[in-house]
Amino acid sequence: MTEKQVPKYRMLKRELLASIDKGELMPGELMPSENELAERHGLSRQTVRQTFGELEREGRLHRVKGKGTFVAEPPHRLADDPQTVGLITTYISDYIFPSIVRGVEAALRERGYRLLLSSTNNDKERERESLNMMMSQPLSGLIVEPTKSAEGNPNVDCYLDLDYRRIPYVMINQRYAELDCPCLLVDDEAGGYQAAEHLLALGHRRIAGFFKTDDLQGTSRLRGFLRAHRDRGIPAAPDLVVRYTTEMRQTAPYEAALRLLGGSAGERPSAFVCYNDELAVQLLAAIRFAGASVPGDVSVVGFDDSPLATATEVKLTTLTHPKSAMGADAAELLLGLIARRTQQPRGASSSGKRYVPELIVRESTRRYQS
Amino acid sequence: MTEKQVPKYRMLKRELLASIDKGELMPGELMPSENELAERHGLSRQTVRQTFGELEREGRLHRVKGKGTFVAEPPHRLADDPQTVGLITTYISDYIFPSIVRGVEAALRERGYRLLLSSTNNDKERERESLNMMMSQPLSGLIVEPTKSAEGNPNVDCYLDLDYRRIPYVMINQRYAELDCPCLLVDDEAGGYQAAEHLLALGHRRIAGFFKTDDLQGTSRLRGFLRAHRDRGIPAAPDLVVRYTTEMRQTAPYEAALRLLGGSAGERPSAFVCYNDELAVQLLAAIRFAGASVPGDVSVVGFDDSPLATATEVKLTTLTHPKSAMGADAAELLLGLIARRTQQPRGASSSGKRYVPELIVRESTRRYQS
DNA sequence: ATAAATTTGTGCGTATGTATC
DNA sequence: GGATACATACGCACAAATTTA
Repeated sequence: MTEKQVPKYRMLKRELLASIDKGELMPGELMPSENELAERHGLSRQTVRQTFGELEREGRLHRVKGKGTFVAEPPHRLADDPQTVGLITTYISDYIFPSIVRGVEAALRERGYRLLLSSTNNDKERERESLNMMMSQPLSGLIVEPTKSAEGNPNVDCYLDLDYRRIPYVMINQRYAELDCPCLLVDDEAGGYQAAEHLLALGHRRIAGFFKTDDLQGTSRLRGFLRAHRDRGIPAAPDLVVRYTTEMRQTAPYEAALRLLGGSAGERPSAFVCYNDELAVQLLAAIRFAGASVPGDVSVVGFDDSPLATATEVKLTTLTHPKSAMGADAAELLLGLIARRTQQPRGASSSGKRYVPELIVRESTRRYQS
Repeated sequence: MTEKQVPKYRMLKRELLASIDKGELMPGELMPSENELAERHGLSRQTVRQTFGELEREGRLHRVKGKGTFVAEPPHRLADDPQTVGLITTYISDYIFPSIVRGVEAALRERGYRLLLSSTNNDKERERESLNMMMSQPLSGLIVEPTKSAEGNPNVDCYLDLDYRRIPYVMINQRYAELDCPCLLVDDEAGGYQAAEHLLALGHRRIAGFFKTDDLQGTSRLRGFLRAHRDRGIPAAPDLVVRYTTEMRQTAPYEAALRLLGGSAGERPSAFVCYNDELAVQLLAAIRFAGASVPGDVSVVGFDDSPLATATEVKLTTLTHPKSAMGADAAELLLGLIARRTQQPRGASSSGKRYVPELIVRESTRRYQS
């Protein structure tokens, strides 16, 4: 009179779940076929199917037509409730940043994380807004490209708050000096060094350098540029080093280039090292406007191997930037920190990664001809 | 011989969901009984049960033994809205997409909304993943660039679910034919028309057209291109129309261009209309390789006024694309829908926006000289 | 209050389609 | 091609809950 409370398909379900929990059925293992289970338990195949159906809905089984039914892998905890990672960059649409974003997005998706994106337009106020917006809801981690890293960091309190809340974050391209967090960056000094050395080896002696010095990338590249000169015993002429800031970037370097090219034959530089490819393309136009040719009269080296480098008539000699690989690495590193967050009491962390740029020689540089 | 792709119980499911969505079946209402539905549709009761089973799992129906089956109440959204908006595009890092993303991000930030970003890489499976990931947590609205819109939409159920949950969404660039949602797009046919007309007005008579025809933009641009010829009474030579697909885009158009340029003087085209700027840049290289010059021997028109258009030696004549403005408009439109969401009982919606591209004449086109 | 009718839940049998090996 | 496995589809019978006469 009583035992009919529990339907047969529920009984079978209980039994199978018990088998899985006891380890008799291991994840990934092939289950007995529907017909076999039906016969063994004295049930019809339809009843077994009903059991399998429920177990599949609950994520315990995985059915493949033509192959069979398998015990599901134990869920990557939290995988069914996607977590969110924030990314804050200076720009979104320009230059190499789209590639970085893509790398981050691809790596996050692969691991089931969602991407919250925000940009600062190189404005520290907006960096603060972005940080607050990101943290207004639960966040698993954060990837940040610092804004004007050479000019100090008024938003330290936000980052300290992240530490306090045990939300891991990593920085890319550069790191705020005040913060000790993992960072992925390009060895910019080595890059500046290689650029100058390449030109010096080609016989160039008067090499102009154009560097944006409101971020650490620019100052590092300049440092490498100067060190290469020093190592060769060739002094870098102070009038050939042009420093500028983000705000001046549309006009100042262009005008400086025209001024330099308008000088007397002895003063005129025979090569330009540019802060990045974007500037290099600008200066190509300046050189053409001045009636000179690349690389005939002036050799040009860019930075970052951006899409611009090969879109121009004269394809640019430049230095590589990992771009999407850096984005993917940053995401991987961050996910690692998130996974270890609970255990590790802090410290022993950091590290990160330093990429050594490679010189790509294209058409914009050639041996100096007097 | 094809219609057997969709099982009967799925067909019924789709039909019932449509009825619910159209308001024919109101929440809380009693559904027809299993037997009645079976008889009415010429199905067995078991098949109807399978449909009901899925719908119950998905929370759309509620079954009570002995009483009947009811339409479930829509979940109570609102309340703690996170103010997050999702954006799903085909690509992130290429071409004009970074600008679109930037436009969306800027508009959202201004209104205090956060941006969840995901890309599909032109893969419908990944579109589905992205949709699920986005909807795994509360979402205010969604902006979608359809993936291969010309090839049908296997993810309709996801979008219907959005409707059901009263989450507004808008589409950009294209719209899935099955869905009646607001959409922002460029009048591509007008663009193709303008491109051809510009060249015809310059005296060109043999104009080659290169169009990617696996998406709606390409076919529309081609249509406009042909219509311009027809309106002028100048037939477009079939051998001058080159069609290609995404997969062939790295080689086929380049080789076709070389082949055309290698023809006899009478056959050789004097102008190229290109599907977009990316292709135009490729063909610039082909033209240079063939020993011809732009615009001296061949005029070239691109599309979308991408950054590539002005990065080249010969700056491209091209047609505008709103890019970041479209992104911003999409965000604004969506935020408007979000604000009105509660009141409007559905319908009276849609609209959207259609942008008419403008021709920008730069250096890559000139009057035909025999 | 009881019986009948209705509706969903459980269980089984059969047949055919389709993917995989 | 054949064998095997799951997917779809239809059929029937009875149980349990609810409503109605």
